[in-house]
Formats: sequence, C-alpha cells, structure tokens
Amino acid sequence: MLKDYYVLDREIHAKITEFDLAQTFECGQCFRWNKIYDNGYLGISSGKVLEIEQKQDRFVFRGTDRATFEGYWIDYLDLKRDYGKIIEKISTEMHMIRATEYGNGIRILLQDEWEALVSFIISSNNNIKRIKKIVEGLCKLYGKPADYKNNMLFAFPDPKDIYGAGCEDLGDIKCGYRAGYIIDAVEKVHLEEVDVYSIRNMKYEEGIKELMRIKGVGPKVADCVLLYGGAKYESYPVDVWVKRVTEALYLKKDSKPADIKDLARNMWGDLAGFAQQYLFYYARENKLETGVDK
DNA sequence: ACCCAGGTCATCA
DNA sequence: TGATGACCTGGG
Repeated sequence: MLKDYYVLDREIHAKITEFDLAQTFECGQCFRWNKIYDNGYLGISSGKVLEIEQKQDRFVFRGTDRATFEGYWIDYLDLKRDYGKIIEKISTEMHMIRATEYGNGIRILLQDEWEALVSFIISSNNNIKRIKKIVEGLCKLYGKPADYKNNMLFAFPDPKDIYGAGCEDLGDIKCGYRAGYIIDAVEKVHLEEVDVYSIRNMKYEEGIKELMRIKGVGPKVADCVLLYGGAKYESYPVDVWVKRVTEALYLKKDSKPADIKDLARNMWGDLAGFAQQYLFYYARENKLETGVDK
C-alpha cells in the first residue's frame, strides 16, 4: 500500500507495496492505459491524464498535482487498500497461493461507472485487443481532447456527449452489433432511466438488476461494471477464462455459472472479486487450457 | 474455410 | 427456467 509520498518539481514520488503497473493495467480490468516506455504507463480517467513510472516499489507520478493525486488518483488506483492482507486472506489453498504470487502487484481500479459500463458492453464476445481499439475509437469520436507531452489523449465521452447519435454514427469504430447496445445505454443513462452513477450506493443484487435493464448487459457485464466501477468486491464475473480456470482448479467441467458463483462466494466471500482477478490473470497469462494446469 | 474472443439476445420447449 | 443458434469484426 501507499507508504509515503512527496512532491518534487511537479512530480509526485511515492513508495507503494503490492503494486505493479504491468499487472494492474494488463490484467484485463481496464482498456485505456498504455505502455509508453519500459515501466512507464500513460492513461486518462474522468478527463484527467496521468503518467506513472515504476522502479520496484518506487513510483513517480507526472501530469498531475498534489490535490488531484490525493482527491482522485489514490482512490482510482486503490492505493490505500492493504492487498497483502487480502492475499493472505484468500490464499487458503495452493492454487490461490500460486495465482496471488504470480499477480501479487494487481490492484483493482476504481473506474468511472459509465466508462466501465460501456467498455464491458463492448467486451462481450470480443477480444481485448479489439475492445481497446473500439473504446479508443469511441473516445476519439465523442471525447474531449487533452494533450500531454506530444501525446493526444481523449477523455471517455459522457452520455450527453454521445446522446442524439444513432447506430449508423458509430460505424467508423467497428463495434458491430454492439452499436445498438451502446446507444441504448446512452439513452437510458442520459434520460435517467438507469442510474449507473448510484451503483456504489446500491446492494450488489440491486446493482445487477439496475444494470441489466440496458440491452447488451447480461450477468457477466453487470458483474464487471459492479466490480470495476462500483467497488462491489463480492462480484465474481464469470467469463470463458474464469469458468475454465475455476472448473479446472475447484469444480468439474460444464458447471453452471450459478454453481461457479456459489463456489466463489463460499470460498472467498466479499473478497471474491479480488480472487477472480488473480485467477483471470493467472489463467490468461499462462494460457491455461481446459482442465490442464501447466 | 473455420474457430475464437472477458456474452447477450431471441426463440422455443 | 433452461437450452440452442446467431451475431459484427479481425486474427490465427
């Protein structure tokens, strides 16, 4: 966790344990952080740009100031949470011990709810590379530009920025049949038929029901939005990878999503979301095949 | 050509 | 409720 930090020459220097940029930004939870040099990432969230450089447990934050760092990025990067303690709590057997050792620097980001909603609508039946491309296209089309050291970044557009557009207007971003889902989300959120900005104050089940009123939002997408944008850490999104790895390690093949979620709830309780992230990263990075633990 | 990718929808029993 | 196909798009 965040130990101490100081501001020097418009840079913030900090010592943070249990934090790795590559693991955190490439574990599949977010789509808008890019590596710009070795151990350096550049991203934008809620219209705020941030560059982060890492050397072991030392970090340098650039492009921000003390007030924004304290008022926004500490929460976004979840720097106050003791991940050592979480790892200790969920590592009750050897598989999770291995997974948490492998991804011991993962942190679950507190993303903007609306951005998480649209991003994970786009994620359905899709691959991460193309998801990133489509999200970026949407931002370039409707988001506010912000330049940073010769990099042109675009904020994720608000519902009002996209409202009025039709599916045909999204043609250039190549999101296929998901265009209709995005437009439905824009309309329902903009017209306040769905209150995505209140999911952090709702109970888990309530949040699921609220989100699933949008077309293209099923159980998996709703789980992701609640975990990554709603801070609902009991959420256990079950996608092909998590299904595969959970079955291989703890269950049998062809289990039902409900059974997989029950197991997660029983084993990890309100920390299931963290467990899910370690398992997902572990399985995907090691390309674990069905039933085979390499 | 076929299958897959951080699934969901419509349809049918 | 639960099972079955179809589905934009791009890469292997």
